[in-house]
Amino acid sequence: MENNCAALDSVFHALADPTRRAVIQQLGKGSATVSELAKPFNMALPSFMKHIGVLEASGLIASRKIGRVRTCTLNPGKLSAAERWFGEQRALWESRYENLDNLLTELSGNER
Amino acid sequence: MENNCAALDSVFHALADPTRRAVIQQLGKGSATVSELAKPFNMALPSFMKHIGVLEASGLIASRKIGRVRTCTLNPGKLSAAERWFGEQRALWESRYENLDNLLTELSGNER
DNA sequence: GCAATTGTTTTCCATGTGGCTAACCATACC
DNA sequence: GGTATGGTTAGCCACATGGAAAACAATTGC
Repeated sequence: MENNCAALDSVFHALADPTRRAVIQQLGKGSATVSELAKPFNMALPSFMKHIGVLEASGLIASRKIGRVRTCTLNPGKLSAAERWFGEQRALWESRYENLDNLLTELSGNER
Repeated sequence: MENNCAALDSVFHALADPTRRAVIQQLGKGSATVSELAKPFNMALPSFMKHIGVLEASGLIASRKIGRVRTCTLNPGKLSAAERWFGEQRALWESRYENLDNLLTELSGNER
């Protein structure tokens, strides 16, 4: 878990932006070209491309240029890798409650 | 989903930092004071307090000051709210595959 | 009351981020 | 070949962020 630390940094940072989350969501429905993805946003292309760059750097999406058209694809693996982090945290949190439970049981045992 | 957009922004941004994720992880094991949390990090307190501030602004943690000691507590609800976003994305992604499957079935149906 | 502990406020700095325009390739198309 | 289309590069700007130092509360404990 120490190793994918930097990876989590970039993934979470990539997701901390409504534009980029919208792109992820759109790509969930299928691959698309840059200009298709950019259309819904009132934004200059170079600005939009930066978002694509951030998403690609994080590994959440991949892109390939054919001719003059760049097509983007979602990488669901990276997405579920980030999701896994939440699972780990919840496990920690839940085990804490187990421990608390044990402690309470123990205390009530000592009380008698 | 449109509404918690800003909330997701702040939560993901809060998680896009190893220090803050470590704090979350630590708090998963139980509440702790600011200086207890800060101890593992080679960082000046004011800097560390900024991280606490970011986490608290995102709603991931809460804190209460008693005397001169501030105690921080994890808010697992916010954590699982963020986790839910991944679930939604996966649902989208998976339904795409279903559709693809249907399409393929349909095509093979038309083939005969 | 004095000193140590625990945060907080203030100020500063370097860097990163998100946005823009303008100019520039490169490919498709007529 | 010339022109539209789809990206890209290069600069620029305002502002947020992560870090530090220093001075300042405010509480606890002797």
